[in-house]
Parts: sequence; structure tokens; C-alpha cells
Amino acid sequence: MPESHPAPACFPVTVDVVALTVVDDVLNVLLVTRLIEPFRGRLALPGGFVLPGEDLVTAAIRELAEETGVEQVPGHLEQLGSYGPRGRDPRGDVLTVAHLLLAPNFPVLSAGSDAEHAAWYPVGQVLDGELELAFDHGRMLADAVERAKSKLEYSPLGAAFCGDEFTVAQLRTVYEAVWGTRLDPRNFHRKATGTPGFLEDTGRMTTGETGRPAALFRLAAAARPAAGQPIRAVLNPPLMRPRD
Amino acid sequence: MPESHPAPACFPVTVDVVALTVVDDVLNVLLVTRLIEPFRGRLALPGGFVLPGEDLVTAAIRELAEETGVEQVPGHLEQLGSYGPRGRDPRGDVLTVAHLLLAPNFPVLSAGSDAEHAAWYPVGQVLDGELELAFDHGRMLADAVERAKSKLEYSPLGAAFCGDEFTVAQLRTVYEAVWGTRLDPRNFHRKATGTPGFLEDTGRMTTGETGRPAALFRLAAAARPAAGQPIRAVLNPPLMRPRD
DNA sequence: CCAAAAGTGTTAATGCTACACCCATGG
DNA sequence: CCATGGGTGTAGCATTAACACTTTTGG
Repeated sequence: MPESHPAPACFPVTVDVVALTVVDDVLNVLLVTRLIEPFRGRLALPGGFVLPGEDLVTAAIRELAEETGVEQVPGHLEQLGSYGPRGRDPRGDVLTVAHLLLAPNFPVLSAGSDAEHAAWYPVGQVLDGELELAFDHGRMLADAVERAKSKLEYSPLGAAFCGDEFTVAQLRTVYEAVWGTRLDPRNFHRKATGTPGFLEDTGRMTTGETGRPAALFRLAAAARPAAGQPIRAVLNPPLMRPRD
Repeated sequence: MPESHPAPACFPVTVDVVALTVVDDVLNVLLVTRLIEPFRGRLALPGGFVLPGEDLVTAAIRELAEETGVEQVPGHLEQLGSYGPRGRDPRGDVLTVAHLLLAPNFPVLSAGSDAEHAAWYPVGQVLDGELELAFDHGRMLADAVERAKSKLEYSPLGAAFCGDEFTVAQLRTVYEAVWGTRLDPRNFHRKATGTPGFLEDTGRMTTGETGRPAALFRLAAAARPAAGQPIRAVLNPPLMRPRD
């Protein structure tokens, strides 16, 4: 750590947020259209400079709020990793700390204003190269998706994509969207409801949908993230995605 | 990302390295004794300021070399996470990016010189509170150990603690040291040698040891880390540590 | 009644745990 | 021969994968 080094050089530091959600059974990412150079007109992850006296999470939440209007963090936020500082911004060295947000499909305040236009885009279109992102945001997105995929296997974070109460089928579509696979509804139901400390029956049911009504669940107390505490590996043995 | 924000404030950025190894069946961490304030005389992780024009990994490798004398990275190095910038250095806000190094027990150039004294210390003594580290390095170590524990479950990185060639028993003691558990040698042998794409028989055997000679293995080509590429999840289904 | 989705039962395959047991070396 | 660790076989248990089947709603 801090030693007797020459010039404790300073670096501009930014935070970026990879906000993922599931829209119509498809994994989406929150992107903004850049209004300024560099990469003007290009899609990018929301983010911006860390201000003096600010912490990383604080900055991430603030930037997210500035571009989406959400007041509280609408889901699960965690650090993804740091990138740089070299070779990622044409204007010079910038260190950025990427964050991962798993959230239900929240409305973004878009268009109309003079702010950058924020909207949900299917992750597949970006990873396939159909849409190209500014800076090294494409790599961040890829890393984020990989992280999300593996988190679903052993943690209860799939529920972060759902609201407070959800059906097993809704939770299953989350897994299917993130993993890009189909899962057997019956086996998934057994695993989800049979895992101790994962789901909690609310006693209430859905209504008005086609087919038989489904039971509504919420995250069990043991699986709910206690502020700042590490996420418990509730699914043990893990719920594994099919490989290859 | 970079927007039209007020003053793109700068932060001093450091890198820290949590170097783990296994010495005599016990997980150890590489620590230095601080020669300057703050925390003078206290144990700390090796690390230091990122220099202008430097990248994170470059800085981590350089700092490691300066304090241990190793020329090449002696094992597997990956980013652990970022901490700060607030409330972790009494002198002011400093952002640090912690790195995790899993390596065989390499010799550290210690003592004698005027440099900080570097040596291996049992991880248990630190986590138990017997030894207290400078800054927030205790938390970093805890995070690093947790990361290492979970990596062993599905990745071939346990082998990073061994040399190029090793026996199944040596690999097993790594797992036992990191997880702090005992594993059945026979079942471990089956799982390790039976997992496709994990181990590769060299055809050679150990000699001179007590008991029956053991076959020497190396990491299979498929499991060897291709520079900069993500580590393959070779152990599928994972080799799971006993819970509770 | 029919379609659609929720949820339960059942069976075969797979993988793990816990051992008994044999093999190969040094002393 | 014996102690020590390397390595194989195998039975029982737990979990998963695949799919038949019943339940409960809306149209």
C-alpha cells in the first residue's frame, strides 16, 4: 500500500452500471444514447465520474438516479470489477468501476428531456454485434452477463429480477432468459419450492391469467440480502444451467 | 460514462495483492511489515500506487516484484475487487484495487535489505484476529479467501497452488488447506482424475517418498489458462466443499 | 368441453459418500 | 514383514432428468 513512491499520481475515476432486467422473457440491458463526444450518438452504459468525497456505490446509485429517475435502488446492486485505466478512453487514462444491477423491469424516464435518452435493449443484440457500445462497455456487458448467469446457480438473486411477490413460473422465465435455455417447469418448481430457505409461500394466488392460478411466493427471510452482507449460497446443491 | 460533469475529480489509486499459498498443509498469505506511517510496524498486504501510464495488472505485478523479487507471475493472478475511496486511509480518500494471487510456495526475498520485510503468515491467524492488518486489508483477505474457496469448486485453479507437475495427493492438500476440511483421498482421486479436461498424466512417478509412488499429473491443455482468457469451469458438476 | 398453465408422482440414470480392499514402496 | 500412502471396487443414498398425469382456471 501507500509507500515512499515518487508522485502518488491521480486518476479520474468513473462508475458504470450494467442494469439487467427481463422484458418479455428476454434479458435486457439499460443503455443511454451519448449526446457528447467521444462516441457521440453511440449507445453506452449509464455512468459518470465519481465526485470528491463520494464512495463507489454512492456514485453508482447517483448516476443511475440521474439517468432513470429511480429514487431507491430497484434491485440488487453489486460491484462487477474495475477496468483500465489505460486504453479505454480516447481522451486519456480513466479508471472505471463497473457495477451490476439486477432488477425488475422498472420504467426509465426517457426522451423529451435534454438528458441522454435511456431505454432497455435486448442483451442478445449487443453481444451478437448488432449494436455496438461506446468505450469498452461491450466487454463489461459480457462480463456482467456471465456473472449474472453464474450467480443464478447458487444464490437467490434470480428473485431480484422479480417484484416482491412472484410465481414460480415468473422466476423460471428469469432463469430461462438469463441462461438462454428452456427449463422443465415441473422440475424447476420442485427445486425452487423444495429448497429450504429460498422461497416463502404468501398464501395468496394469482388471478385473471389463463390457466390454473399460481401460488405467490416471496424470498424467504434467510435469502433476503441483509444490507451490505454477503449473499447466502442458498441453493445447495446449486441449480445448474445446462452446459453446451 | 464521462459526461458533462463539474470537475472530473482525481483520486489516488493503489493496487494490493493478496498472495495465497499452501505451506505445510496450511493456507498462508504474503504480508509485509510497514516501515512508515500510517500503521507503521503493522502487517499489511503488499501493494502501492499505480503509476501514470500503468495498467492495474501491470502495477500489481510490479509491486509484487518489488517486494518479493519474483520476475514472472508465479501463479494465477486475477482482480478481486475495488475498495474505497472513502474511510480506508487516515490520510485521505484512496481507491484501491485488490488482486488475488494463487501460487505455489515461492521464496520471498526478505529481511537484510532496507525494504519492508515480506513473509508468509497463516491465514487463520489473521482471520481469527490474532494478527491485525493495516487499513482494511483484513476485509480484503477475508474476501480473497472466500473467492479462493469458491473458485476451487468449479475451476481448475487449485492446481495454481502446485508446481507444473504434482500428485493427486498434493492437489488434495490444497483443497483441504483452502477449505479447512478433510476430504476422502479415494473419492477425491476419482473425481480429480475422472473429470475430463482437468488433469493429464505425465507418465512419470514420484520416488523416494514413503509409501507407494504416486503418478505425476499436470493441468490438461483445456484447463490451462490461455493468457487473458476466462478460466474454464472444468469441474462440472463442481467439486463441492462440505457445508457447515 | 377444450386449451393452457400449475402442480404432483414416478422411474431411470447419474453422481456422491462411505467404506472394504488391493498395490507398491521404504525400512 | 510391516507401516505408509496410492489407487480400485462397490453398495447405498441423494439428486437430477424425463415424462405421465391430475388440478384448476378462462373461453
